[in-house]
Amino acid sequence: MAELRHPPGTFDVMPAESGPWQSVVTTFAGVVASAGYGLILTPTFEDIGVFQRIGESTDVVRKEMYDFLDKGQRHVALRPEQTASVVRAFIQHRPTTPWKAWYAGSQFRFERPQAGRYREFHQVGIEAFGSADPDLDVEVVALGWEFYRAMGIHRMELLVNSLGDAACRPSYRQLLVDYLNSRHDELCDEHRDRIADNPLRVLDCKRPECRSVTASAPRQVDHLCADCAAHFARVTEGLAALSIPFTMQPTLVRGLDYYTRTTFEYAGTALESAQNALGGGGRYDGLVAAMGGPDTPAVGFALGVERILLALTAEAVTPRPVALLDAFVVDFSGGAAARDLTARLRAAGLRVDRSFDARSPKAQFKAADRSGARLALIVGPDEAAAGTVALKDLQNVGEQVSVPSELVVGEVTRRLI
RNA sequence: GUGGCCGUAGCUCAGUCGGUUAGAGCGCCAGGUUGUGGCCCUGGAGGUCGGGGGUUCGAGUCCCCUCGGUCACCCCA
Repeated sequence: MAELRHPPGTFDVMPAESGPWQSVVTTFAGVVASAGYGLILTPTFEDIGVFQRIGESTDVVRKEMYDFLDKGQRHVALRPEQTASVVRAFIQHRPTTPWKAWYAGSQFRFERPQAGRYREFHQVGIEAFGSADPDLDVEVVALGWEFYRAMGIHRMELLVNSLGDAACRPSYRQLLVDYLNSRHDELCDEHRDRIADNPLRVLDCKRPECRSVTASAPRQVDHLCADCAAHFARVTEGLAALSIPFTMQPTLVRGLDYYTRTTFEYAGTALESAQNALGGGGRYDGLVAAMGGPDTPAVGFALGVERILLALTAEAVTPRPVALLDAFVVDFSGGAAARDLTARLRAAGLRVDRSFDARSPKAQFKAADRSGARLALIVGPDEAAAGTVALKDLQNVGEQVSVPSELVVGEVTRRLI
């Protein structure tokens, strides 16, 4: 049992299963590149202060932070999400706005793992800084929508809400606090004592007790100031104009305290509710300033890679596996000929593998077959003497032809078309 | 943090009432075929039965502890 294994809540993606992972990232990169987003890489860990700005009353900060003291006694944390890191980078480097960035990478939250939820998980996302234009909210939401469509996910609904801003949130918040206090005894244990702490969070509690209370709670959308109302109207108008269906969800507050105005979530309808959040995001006009930067509006989203893969499975959308190899070289003369031929073919841009250890012909052909290569290229004493390479089609029956050695690259290329 | 379920070969699993040398299928390797894959046949390698302790003449099987996995609750990705 002293066997080494990955830590709890983490996993390996072996080459045989990594195809869908690759397609998530390449598809996402293509979609966001079409709108001018550039790739950003930030550290996997940051000073814990970076993430504490997410909000002291959020679960992410209160109980899910994967933090520790390093050898220099610095209190650091593995990033639980990437928006805070991107904001920190924005403030540190002060790029000119509008500024658009996308990312892909690991996130960490220290909690008990279960289906679709891990201690190390993966997200792709975008962040756009420097504009409060509601059309930018629409662009961001639309890019996520387009990405899911490109992945082949259709059983999904888009939930949207507006949380207001500094002008209208406080008065609404008080309204909500008063309401919740009036029905204090009916709430679930966890939220009964947190009304003053973070009343909005009560809205997305899934427990029946809280649900029956929040069903008739005052809604932020009914108490928006004129600016927020106009902003939200323009967002919904834009989504309609782009033919993106959405559902108004007045209780959608999401787990992070920094959101203002627009919030949204892509919910997979083919998945269990415990892990149906495929992705989500919103506007966070106050976060940059709160973290010490210039007053800068921003909006973005993060999409969960594991959830995307779950949804693909649930919808039975299996991305077609791609062949890893064009050709497999079989050598009956010891290996030197295979060494030289694979090098030539690879230099010509072909994907080629071979056997090692001078294995038997049967074993080499078996390996060629398992590799999925389209062609087997055979070199041995006979071919060496004649200056040729035998070329065999592994996917159709039988056919084997002899090609002059110097013409092999051209012949292989021709046959792959 | 709390709770349910599960740990036997690389994988999926069987293993009766506690009984002698722990099995199957798939996969892997080799041979059948001195230079030809898939199908077939034959053979082989591969196990601390998660770990420790206990009961017993005897434990994969029963008991205790422990480690790991998995699922759920809250919340999220």
